[in-house]
Amino acid sequence: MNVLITEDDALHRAFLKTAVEHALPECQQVLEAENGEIAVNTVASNDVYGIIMDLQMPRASGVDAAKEIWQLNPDMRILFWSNYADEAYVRGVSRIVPSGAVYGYLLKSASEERLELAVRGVFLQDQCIIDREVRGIQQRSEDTLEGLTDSEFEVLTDIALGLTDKTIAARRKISTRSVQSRLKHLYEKLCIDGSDVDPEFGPVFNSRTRAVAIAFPRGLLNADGLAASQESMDGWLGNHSV
Amino acid sequence: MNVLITEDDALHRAFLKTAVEHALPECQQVLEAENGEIAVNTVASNDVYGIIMDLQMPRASGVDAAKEIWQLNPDMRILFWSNYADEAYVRGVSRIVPSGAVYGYLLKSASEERLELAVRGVFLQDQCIIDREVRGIQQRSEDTLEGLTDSEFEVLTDIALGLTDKTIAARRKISTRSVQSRLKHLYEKLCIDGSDVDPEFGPVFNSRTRAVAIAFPRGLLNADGLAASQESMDGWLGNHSV
DNA sequence: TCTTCAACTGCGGGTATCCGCAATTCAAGC
DNA sequence: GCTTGAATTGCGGATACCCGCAGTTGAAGA
Repeated sequence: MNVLITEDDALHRAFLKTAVEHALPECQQVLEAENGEIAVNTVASNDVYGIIMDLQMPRASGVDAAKEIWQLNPDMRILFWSNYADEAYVRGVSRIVPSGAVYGYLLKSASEERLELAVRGVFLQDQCIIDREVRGIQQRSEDTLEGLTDSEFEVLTDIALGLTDKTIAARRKISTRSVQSRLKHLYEKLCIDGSDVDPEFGPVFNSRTRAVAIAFPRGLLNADGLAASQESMDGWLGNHSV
Repeated sequence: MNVLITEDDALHRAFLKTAVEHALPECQQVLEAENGEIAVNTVASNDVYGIIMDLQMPRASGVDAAKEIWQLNPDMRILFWSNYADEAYVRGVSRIVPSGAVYGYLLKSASEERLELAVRGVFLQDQCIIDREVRGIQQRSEDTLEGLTDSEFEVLTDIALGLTDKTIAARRKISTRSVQSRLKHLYEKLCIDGSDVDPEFGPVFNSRTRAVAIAFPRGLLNADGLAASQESMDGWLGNHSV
């Protein structure tokens, strides 16, 4: 039984290693990878039983790596280990989990005891262990009233990339008016109703950029997610113009 | 000689503590603070000789804390210790360093040897020790051609907060046309010249949001900086409407 | 002192965005 | 089958944004 630790920070890597060795005496070998790319290669060329995966990493992020690994082996046990419970991460993970897969999502602020419990639960007993806080985000994002629809989330990332209405319409294969309609709903859910008005200068906020400004601190968007969207958009642009 | 370590991550805090104890046998006591607020209080009520300060922290960020501390005691030696060399951080730090103050800026990826050298250099020999990579960013941001003017940087944060042209004009006490003029220069430096045109759908990008989309991965903007700008804007909004 | 250059400003117009109103579609639920 | 509700789309207009041109200011340097 070999465990792979994927984490760029050397300190955290060492901490995870001792924690795994302590919690899993059954584990024969602890493999290490310092980014997603190396992790994928390691899994391909070794007998890996389970993975602890950091989500914030330079180069291939944790979500990308997990996606690739699960495509090759949908039964792989993966315990995500993240600094933040950003909705962008939670959505990213939820979207790539194969049905029936065993995984966990723990925050780095969790105690060593909770970590070792999660390691045993996910790796030995096939439990899905989701941090309380993460679970909250997950549920909220599934709520129709408070959370964003997938459509709204989509259009949010599109404007955050700087696309025009027309381009979004072409990319998502809907009309320009529908894009604006989705935007309107997005603005409502983010409480951008134009009521922030200065008596002297009129509306204070530009809805479009304000939406991005609100989405960021709320964790709806983050740098990693945007980089991923940017890539998929570059792909679309290339295919499209040819 | 007491040293204060300000860092939210417990692992890194412990690592810094042993490093300081090893590099500075002269140090009598190592104080610890897990956020900027506590750091300011600690400095106020203890005899602190020098500080190692993380820049990414919840609540009061490292820049805010350093600013407050330097206002009370401009001679305090501060060694900044950061995950990233984002231009937003570098600018933030450069803006608050009192003239003649002794400080350092090291990345977390630096080796333990470099860290201990920096600790001795800054605390014992009053040297300013700036990481090579950070220094590069610093110089580039001072370059008139490649880097952004303070005006351009200002207007960039304003649109990232979602303000309209009129509101920016009012806040910065210039005309609406000047805001647009600054924006035009900003767009040029970020290479947003409207040349990204789809033959079928016209311009691909909305300059305003595209600028923010480009500024983020480049590190010109980041979440911490935006939160700070947001606060100062809230202040302005309050003062203004009264 | 004169020159030079960058920033600020006004004017005008072309385009994009925002939004209310209303018709259509389509799937879910009684 | 009927109703309900959400999503999509068109139309039209009010605003906001982007930008070229040109005149002014102000400060640094010959």
